[in-house]
Amino acid sequence: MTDELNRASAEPETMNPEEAVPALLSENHPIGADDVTAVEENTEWDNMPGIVTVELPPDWLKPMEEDEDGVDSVRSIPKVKRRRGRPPSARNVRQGLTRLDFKKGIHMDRTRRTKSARSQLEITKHSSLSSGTAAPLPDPARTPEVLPRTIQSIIHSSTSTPQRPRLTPCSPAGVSSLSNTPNAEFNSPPRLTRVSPLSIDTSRTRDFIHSPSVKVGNVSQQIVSSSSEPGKDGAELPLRLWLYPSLEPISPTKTQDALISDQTVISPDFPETRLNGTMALKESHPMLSKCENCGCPFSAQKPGDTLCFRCRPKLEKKYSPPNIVFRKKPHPKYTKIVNKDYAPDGGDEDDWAQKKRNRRMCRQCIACLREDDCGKCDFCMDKPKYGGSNKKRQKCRLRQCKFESKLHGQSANRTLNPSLPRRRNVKPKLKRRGRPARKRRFRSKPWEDDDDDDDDDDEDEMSDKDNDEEEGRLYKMNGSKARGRKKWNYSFKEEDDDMFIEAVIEDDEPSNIEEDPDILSNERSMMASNVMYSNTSGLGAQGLYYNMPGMPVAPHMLGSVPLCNNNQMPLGEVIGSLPMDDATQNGFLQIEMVRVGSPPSHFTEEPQNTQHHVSEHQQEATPVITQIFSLAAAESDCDRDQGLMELFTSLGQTVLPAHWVCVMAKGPVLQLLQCSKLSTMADTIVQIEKGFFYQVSVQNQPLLLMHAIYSRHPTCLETLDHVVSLLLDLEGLGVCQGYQSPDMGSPWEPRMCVRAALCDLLISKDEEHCVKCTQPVEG
DNA sequence: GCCAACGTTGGC
DNA sequence: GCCAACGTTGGC
Ligand SMILES: [Zn+2]
Ligand SMILES: [Zn+2]
Repeated sequence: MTDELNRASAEPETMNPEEAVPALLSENHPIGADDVTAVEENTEWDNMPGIVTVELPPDWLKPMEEDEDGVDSVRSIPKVKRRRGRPPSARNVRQGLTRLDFKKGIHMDRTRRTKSARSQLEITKHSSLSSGTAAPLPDPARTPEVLPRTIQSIIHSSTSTPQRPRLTPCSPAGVSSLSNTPNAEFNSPPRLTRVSPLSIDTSRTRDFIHSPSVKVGNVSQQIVSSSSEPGKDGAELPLRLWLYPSLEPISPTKTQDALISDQTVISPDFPETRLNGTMALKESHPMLSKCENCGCPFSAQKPGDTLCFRCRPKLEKKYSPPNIVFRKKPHPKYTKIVNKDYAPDGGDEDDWAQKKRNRRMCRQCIACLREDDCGKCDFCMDKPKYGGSNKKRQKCRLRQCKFESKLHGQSANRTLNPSLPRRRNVKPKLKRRGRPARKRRFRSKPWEDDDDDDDDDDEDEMSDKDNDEEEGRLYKMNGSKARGRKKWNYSFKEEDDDMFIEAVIEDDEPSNIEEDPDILSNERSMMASNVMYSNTSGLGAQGLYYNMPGMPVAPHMLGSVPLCNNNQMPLGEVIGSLPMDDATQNGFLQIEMVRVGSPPSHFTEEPQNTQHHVSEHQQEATPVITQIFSLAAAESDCDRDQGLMELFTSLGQTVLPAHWVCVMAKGPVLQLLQCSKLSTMADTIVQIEKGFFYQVSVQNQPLLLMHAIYSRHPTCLETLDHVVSLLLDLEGLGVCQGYQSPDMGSPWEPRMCVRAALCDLLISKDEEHCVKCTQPVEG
């Protein structure tokens, strides 16, 4: 220990990036022209975390426990400056931080060689390192093709890169020819198509719901994972999905299928790109080079590295399609997509050596930047310096890279967590090598929390009872695309109180998701959680959360979650949503996914309320998907409207009438949705467009302009009051139920209700039909 | 397939 | 030679 401390004090180097930069400047090697160039180019990225320029990095980049010039904070446990061992040395780290051009994904430095590299150098030349003669610096101009696009270019580009598949918004029409595209509905003059079955669409026929679905953007950032080891990867690597504001009007009458189909997800790229500088993902999202393939951050090891470790070898062999995994987690910090395939490519050995050493460290995340062992985790306790027996020989849990560590998803030994029940105080157990006899199965569950910072994992604590619980119902809903290539797999795991969902897109062959709008369609949605997990962690904005206040609830408990009026928690079903302030700040809107009705297992249950539509019971089982929307970088310029945005912002800061939610969608269009199924306005949308002109639609049917409600309100909803007033007015109305179609289809088909062509749609709550539908004139 | 145990090796 | 910790092995 003394030895340790001495060594520590004797080594001024540190991984602390803040120290690294000055150290760099003070070193002998001159800053070459390329360096200058790099710095200049980087200056415009000053606000971006992870971008390291000559200036000091932002505070958040510092390790949590700051060690200033070797003055360690007082800790109760042995503390040693960490720059030894397997991971890249402090020098490497420093250089990695300072010499890496994150913007371009290239190393700007004279690469410090590993031992093998050194030996190579010694064989050949030898002094290039020590002499300060830098290895040839990459000339950015010479390697444009390998440079990742800049963040901004990504932001402002709606096009896809050839290298990186991007999803484009799914058109509902593309999904189902039977469905109207809401856009068309909203943007075109009202079509008098009302003499039509209310539930004529196949989708509606089966899954008619009153609950709004939220259309999500496209996935553009996803970590492509190999499907070769789907089981093994567990949940190691982060899924990075950022959701965009919907580019489609949100239909309140979307079916479950449509819900899924609408879940095109866009990544606005790194959230850090938000111009306001607010870091949503401070600790979790290093701003490294961005993998051209999967988009995940990684540390380029050499100039020209545009692919992360996981993607590079694979890509060289064959393009690997995305494997997207959505996971609901008990305490979601983020979900992950895994691409685990990673093997020596047999190429540059030096390169491989570096990869091998660095592969478990991104060197940018909070864990990698952390210098101190926590001294409390199982791995720490295993260390001899903490009195352990050195059996595990792993890095402190808190220092396991958030992105690269293999150990994420593995159980943390919670022996030391006093909060856990039935904790054995005894440190295990001298046994023979290998896994002890104790039965442990829990860990392998994909819905398990894999965040190692979270000591609430249940698994080690699983008793027999727990295991029994674990054997709760497992619901699976698998769907295959017609093409059979991609499919969603939904898994429902019901454990006692909790139900989790896992949704997976599997894709077995190279393809661009955006080329397949069906990819997200045709599958029934699913999901439910009896427990709301609140997650407002810093990683919150990164993950894709499905938050569902599910449960077999009484109808009055049907959930809806106000998005913008967050402070109004309907029926205690708040979930993990960011406080509106945060959401606004972060540029993220988080809408929860709300399962309205009973869990999937109850799809066939009797309708609770038979006096409604035939498909009423299906409504009960219908989830309402809500999602996280990034407001940042989402809209192109043409989709921005200052006035609308201001209104949107103010709406977000206002308590709207119960269960109304506002969403900004492409157009731009500000949409107000009633999320509560219980509301008579459940299927009503108010769309406010540029100029604050608005339109009210019910079940995708625009109100006729002659509708009385238009006369009661200003032509333009320019202010908050106008909007609220309209919503309150709407809440006093009901939806015309239409009239029963005289001609029935097949006996097994639901009854069809139709509306008159000039149906008022919205009528007094006291009435069941509007005048036109009461005395329909069949045409 | 998981994961405790431990061989191994880069970095110092 | 020591330390840190990564990758592998083999019991379960
Ligand atoms: Zn620890
Ligand atoms: Zn990391």
